[in-house]
Amino acid sequence: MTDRRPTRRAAAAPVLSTATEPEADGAIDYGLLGESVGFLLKRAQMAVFADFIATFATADLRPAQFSVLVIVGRNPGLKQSQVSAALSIKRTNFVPLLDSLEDRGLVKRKMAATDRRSHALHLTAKGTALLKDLTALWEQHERRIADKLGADGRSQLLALLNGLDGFGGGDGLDEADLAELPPPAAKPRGRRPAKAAAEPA
Amino acid sequence: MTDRRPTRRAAAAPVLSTATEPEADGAIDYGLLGESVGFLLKRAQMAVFADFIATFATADLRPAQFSVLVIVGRNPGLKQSQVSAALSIKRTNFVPLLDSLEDRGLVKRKMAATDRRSHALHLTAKGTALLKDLTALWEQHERRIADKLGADGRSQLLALLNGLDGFGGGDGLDEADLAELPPPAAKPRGRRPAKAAAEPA
DNA sequence: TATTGTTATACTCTATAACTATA
DNA sequence: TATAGTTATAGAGTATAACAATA
Repeated sequence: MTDRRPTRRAAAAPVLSTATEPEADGAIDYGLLGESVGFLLKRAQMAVFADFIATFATADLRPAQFSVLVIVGRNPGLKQSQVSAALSIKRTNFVPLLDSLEDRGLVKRKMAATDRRSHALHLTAKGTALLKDLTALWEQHERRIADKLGADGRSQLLALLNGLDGFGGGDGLDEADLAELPPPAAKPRGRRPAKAAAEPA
Repeated sequence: MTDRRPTRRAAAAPVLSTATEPEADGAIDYGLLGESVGFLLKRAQMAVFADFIATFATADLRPAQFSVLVIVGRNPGLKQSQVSAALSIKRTNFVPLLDSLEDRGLVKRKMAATDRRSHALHLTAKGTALLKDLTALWEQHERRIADKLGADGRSQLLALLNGLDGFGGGDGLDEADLAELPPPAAKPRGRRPAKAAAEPA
């Protein structure tokens, strides 16, 4: 049966609807939570991370580790503090994270010639090779999301999430590190057209 | 305005674009991360939670605590395990969370007559009164999001996030508790605000 | 034997203070 | 004096195992 649906609601068409009637059937009424961006973001993030972790389990890599490999791979020579700031990871928490990657021979800390305090980060040959394989895993993972939302839905979601960038301010960044950090917006990179099939109904 | 990013969607509209060229300017290249749903979900969730926490700081209430008040307020008499399952919180971690609310006199554990093992949860008068005030705070918070995304953008985001419900499977639920938990989808209450007031200029 | 709430515990993530070596 | 990396530590959030009371 499952015939929930209190269709008759006022026609005010508010930006944020609030009041509703409690559930009649046995189902739990989520009330406001069903329209709470934060609540649904949290749920979605947990679900997507669960799939990511399962997908990357064969490589024994966590999301944060993967993000470091991507940033370092694309921006060789960056300082630790730059990478950690780009990922909104406090430099103090970034140390053991980087250690795990360096211990596995994927990333190398190199002494910067100009400033002997800082460490320039580079992928090792092993790290570069692994990242290539990881990219294939990443594509599987993202495609599963596209299968759930539709390719258009996924694109819309990416755009909307980017639109929330910088919201709230609480970025968890370090004091001085909030220099000029560009948002991770996907630029209109064209080349390399992956085939556009697999559109769910 | 919110007019950043040229809308050029490639004609091919690949499901997943992958390869790109490295950045030329000094900006950090996020590569895959800019198209990673999980990465952007995490960022957005952190930003939105930061605003939520700041908004609810006057009430000294965390998001999880608020979610419990909403569920209990809308579904009085539910067992602890039902509420915790509805929120994807393990019943073992739910105990101290509930304690914090009961200690503040917002929620009451009542002995269930039929099953003396379980506790039926109800809001106190104080809890009911507070929840009403909290709803006003919640509206401020959500409206700030609507100001950032546009009312339509926020609605689209809610729909897309609901579409990811159940993805990944890893819900963190307890074994037996994954009975029939309906998704927190917002029912068709007020008609779609095809475009209401408060649209960001 | 299974379930409800509970305790104890551990592991991950995140946050703050303070140290070192450089600048 | 300020910065980059580091250490130590504390706090949330989340995970499993095991127990008492009840079904």
